[in-house]
Amino acid sequence: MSPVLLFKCLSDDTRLRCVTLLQKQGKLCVCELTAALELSQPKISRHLASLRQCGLLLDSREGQWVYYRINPNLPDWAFPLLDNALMAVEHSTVFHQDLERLQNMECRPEMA
Amino acid sequence: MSPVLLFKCLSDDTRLRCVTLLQKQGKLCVCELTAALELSQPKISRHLASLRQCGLLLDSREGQWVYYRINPNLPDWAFPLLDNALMAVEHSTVFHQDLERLQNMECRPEMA
DNA sequence: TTTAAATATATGCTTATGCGTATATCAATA
DNA sequence: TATTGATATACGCATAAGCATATATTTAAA
Repeated sequence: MSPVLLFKCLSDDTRLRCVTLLQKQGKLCVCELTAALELSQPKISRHLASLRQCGLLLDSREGQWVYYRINPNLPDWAFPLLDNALMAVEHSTVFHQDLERLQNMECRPEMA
Repeated sequence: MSPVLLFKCLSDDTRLRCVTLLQKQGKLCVCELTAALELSQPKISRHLASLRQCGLLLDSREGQWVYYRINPNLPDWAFPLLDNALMAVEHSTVFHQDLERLQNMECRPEMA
């Protein structure tokens, strides 16, 4: 992970929404992100895969579900940047709506 | 300026180097950036134009020279992000080399 | 072992991005 | 006003990015 690569990761709407939601919620599976963002499953999955390949996210399977989270082993300079990214979007309508759809999601898989 | 747009601005090597150098130096003209980054003038100029069109940079002509600086009227959330972007690159070899070439530049236009 | 839900990937396509080269514009000066 | 240095833009091109749709894979449960 390099600074410019991190910025690339955050330079797309879908990816920024995923990353900031994960930053806020700690850990989410693909179907939760799909429901929260109201986007197609392949679209979400592809972006998550690219974020994982960059090293920004880690995934872990739990039964049928694959959970994604922010890689805790990023270089030190990355965390303040991710914090700033969250703060930058935290008061936006889109972010609130994403959070709300997540909380209102039916059949949401319960966390461990 | 939106968060995702700012990340797009920083998601290219040339642009990140320009922005962080400007963050560090306050104000630089095109020929200074061209010398510091050792890249072609049209390449630098095109990236600066795109950063200006995004609202991230402001330009001002002083005689033959056009100076660029970071727009001081960005939204509040942008400044901590730019600060951390600078901190993320500040200890890199590339950044040091850019600064050094800038300082060793011959016929450098003196600032006002 | 068939089915269904969750996730990942492949394909074909369109658009965006970045580049080098050439050229245009602008300002200062001879 | 011709010329020179600084900067901007136009053009053609190659590649990357993002998307929708279809399909494959994996897991759990019937």
